[in-house]
Amino acid sequence: MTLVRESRLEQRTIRPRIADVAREAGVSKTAVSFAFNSPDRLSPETASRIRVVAEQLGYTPHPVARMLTQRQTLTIGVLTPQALSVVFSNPFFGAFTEGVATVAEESGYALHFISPLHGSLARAMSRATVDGVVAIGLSDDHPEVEEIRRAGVPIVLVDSTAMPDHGSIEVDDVGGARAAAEHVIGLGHRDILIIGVEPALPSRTVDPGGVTGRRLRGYREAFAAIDIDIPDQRVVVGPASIAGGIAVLNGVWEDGLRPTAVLAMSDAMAIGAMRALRDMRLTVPGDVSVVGFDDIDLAQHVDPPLTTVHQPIRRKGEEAVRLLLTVIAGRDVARPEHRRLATRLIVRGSTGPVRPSRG
Amino acid sequence: MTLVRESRLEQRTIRPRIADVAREAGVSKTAVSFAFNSPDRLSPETASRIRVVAEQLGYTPHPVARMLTQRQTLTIGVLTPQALSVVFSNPFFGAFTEGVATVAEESGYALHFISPLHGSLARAMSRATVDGVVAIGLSDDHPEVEEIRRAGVPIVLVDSTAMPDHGSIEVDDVGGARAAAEHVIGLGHRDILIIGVEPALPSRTVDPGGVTGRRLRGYREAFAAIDIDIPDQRVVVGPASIAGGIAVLNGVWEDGLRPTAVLAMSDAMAIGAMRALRDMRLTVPGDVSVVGFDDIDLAQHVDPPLTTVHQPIRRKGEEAVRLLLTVIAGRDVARPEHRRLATRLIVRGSTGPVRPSRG
DNA sequence: ATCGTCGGCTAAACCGGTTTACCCGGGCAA
DNA sequence: TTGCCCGGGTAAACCGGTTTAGCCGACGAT
Repeated sequence: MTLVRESRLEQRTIRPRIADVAREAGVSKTAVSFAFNSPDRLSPETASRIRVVAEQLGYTPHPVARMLTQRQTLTIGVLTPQALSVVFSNPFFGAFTEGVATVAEESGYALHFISPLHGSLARAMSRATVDGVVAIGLSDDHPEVEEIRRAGVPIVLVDSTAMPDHGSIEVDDVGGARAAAEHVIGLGHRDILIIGVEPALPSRTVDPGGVTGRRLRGYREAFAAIDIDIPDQRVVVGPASIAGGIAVLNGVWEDGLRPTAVLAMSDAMAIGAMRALRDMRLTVPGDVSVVGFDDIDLAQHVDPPLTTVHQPIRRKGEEAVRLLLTVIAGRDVARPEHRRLATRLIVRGSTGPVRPSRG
Repeated sequence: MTLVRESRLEQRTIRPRIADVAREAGVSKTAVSFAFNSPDRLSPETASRIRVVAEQLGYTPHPVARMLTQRQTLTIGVLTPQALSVVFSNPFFGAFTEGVATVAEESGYALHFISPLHGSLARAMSRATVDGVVAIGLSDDHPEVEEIRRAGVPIVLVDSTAMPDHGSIEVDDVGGARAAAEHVIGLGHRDILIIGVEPALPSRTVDPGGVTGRRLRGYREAFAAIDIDIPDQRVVVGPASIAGGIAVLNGVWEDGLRPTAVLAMSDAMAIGAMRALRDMRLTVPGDVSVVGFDDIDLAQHVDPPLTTVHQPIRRKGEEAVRLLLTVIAGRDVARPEHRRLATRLIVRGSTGPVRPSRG
């Protein structure tokens, strides 16, 4: 019953295999397997004897071997086109993951994060041992999207370009953005700055079907209604984090732009922008109004509380997993479901009327 | 070359196996394997022909099967005693994960989260297909800790009770807490409230070797130096989130306590406490001073900016993975490393002298 | 002409489980 | 007594790859 193997330098305990338990208990591998998975096929005495031996030996079925035979991993993947080190710096992602985790956990699924491996999402995808994937922010024009779809695992898309043959969850980005823009327009702002979330891959243009594209459309629609065209130079993008917002706003100011209102596509960036403005001794909303997007928990706790477009972040995660689970279960394969959740503007303290002197 | 299988209702493409590619290309399975893993063992023509066939068929080696033979998963686990849906609501965890992800990604490892499965951490652990685990906040007195260790996977502990035979990363909790307490003592506060992070399992007492225990010790040491004993009723715990901080503070106020300073063991809770105070029309630091712990990014952006104990959160994640990778690589098995990183108090705007009227 | 070697490829064993098909002996009904 | 069923167990196939050992023919050296 000695299960230790000596190698050159180290000495690591070898985990016992099912055959070790079988030998020790004087039964077949089958019996051991039965003892764990369908004890009713064994006499109570045999079953318990096997379990005792297994316990003594510290035997646990090898999870990978199980996965192989069962053809399921009880794991769902969360796929992000950006590096995890960047997505986790956005509180939005934390909240989204909370939602994903809630449903995954109650259904007995573990979470596995899939992010570009040495630059390749497809490679990361093919390594991943998951039963299905929730992809967030995956743009249709991502160069590897076809490869990823060919992997053949069920996919649900969140905040991504909709693809007809995959389920998807999104929110009313256009409506939310329009409401935000209409709000600042109503406050008299005409000279604005739009801060967007940069695409996952540099040197790519904004995908009009993606989230950034849709929100941009919403902003533009509102301004178009009062015959104002927002020039491209008033639209800048950066990483979706507080630091990203700070960097973008500072860059814009250095370029000499002096908008009276900032429409950010992410609360994290909006908060960064407010921070940068304060560091320049400008007041919010006195000198500059700021509107965010997302309504992360934090939004109401910053100074001033952030006016923003609310979207049900956690619920997006929850619904995405629920949808994915039905796809995994094999139902609903014929016509994938596409859900769109509502957004709504929440006015707090970061927006105010434009200054008379400048208006 | 038809690879579609009809089942009752659905019709899902079967992923091709290595044998399919072999047959189609007129070679052995071995040759196909070589074409992918050691092409130099094949003639260039054969290798490329095989790859062409594989490409046509959309063949990708089955990741689970690979794991089984290679005996490695290229995945590291992040183990949390709490449900993911709760840990992700603490920005601290996001930052920590950022650090973990940074090093994991650059080393080609994916991330897998391990949290209690139907209440059992050990069960979740035995399901997890990982090469090693970074455990965060795992207390020595956790009922399943022994079972988890017996799983035989390399483990590095972060913010956990130190165990001699596992590597660990921690910070100077005692020193940080002491500095925080000395700071408010210097401002004249004598009547304080300590807000701690509740243990993962309800109905457990505070593990003196755990993070909460160590920080508590630091606070108490500082007060002991001026001969003040902090009664247990001045120490309350709650979930480490903004909501948790709000709930705890409200509860305390309802109980009639009126401390002039609050020492929180987590920034999220400190921020929640400030929020609750503000909702009661109390000012910070005018009426009550608040000190946090962690120095999450957010701490400097709330109103007022939070005085807190800084700890290198991301670095903890990074170092933990680095350490884990050396253990996985098999080096350093003899004497596991224990690293303790420094903390330091950062005074911002949430603390001030005690009010003369109450001092 | 013979032998050794080497490039190119394959058959079979293996990773560690689960599942299918079947065997064996005892009890019960006919 | 025969036949059948059934409880309790096993051998072998299987999941989908990788790896080891070895085969085969060509080519160069002796």
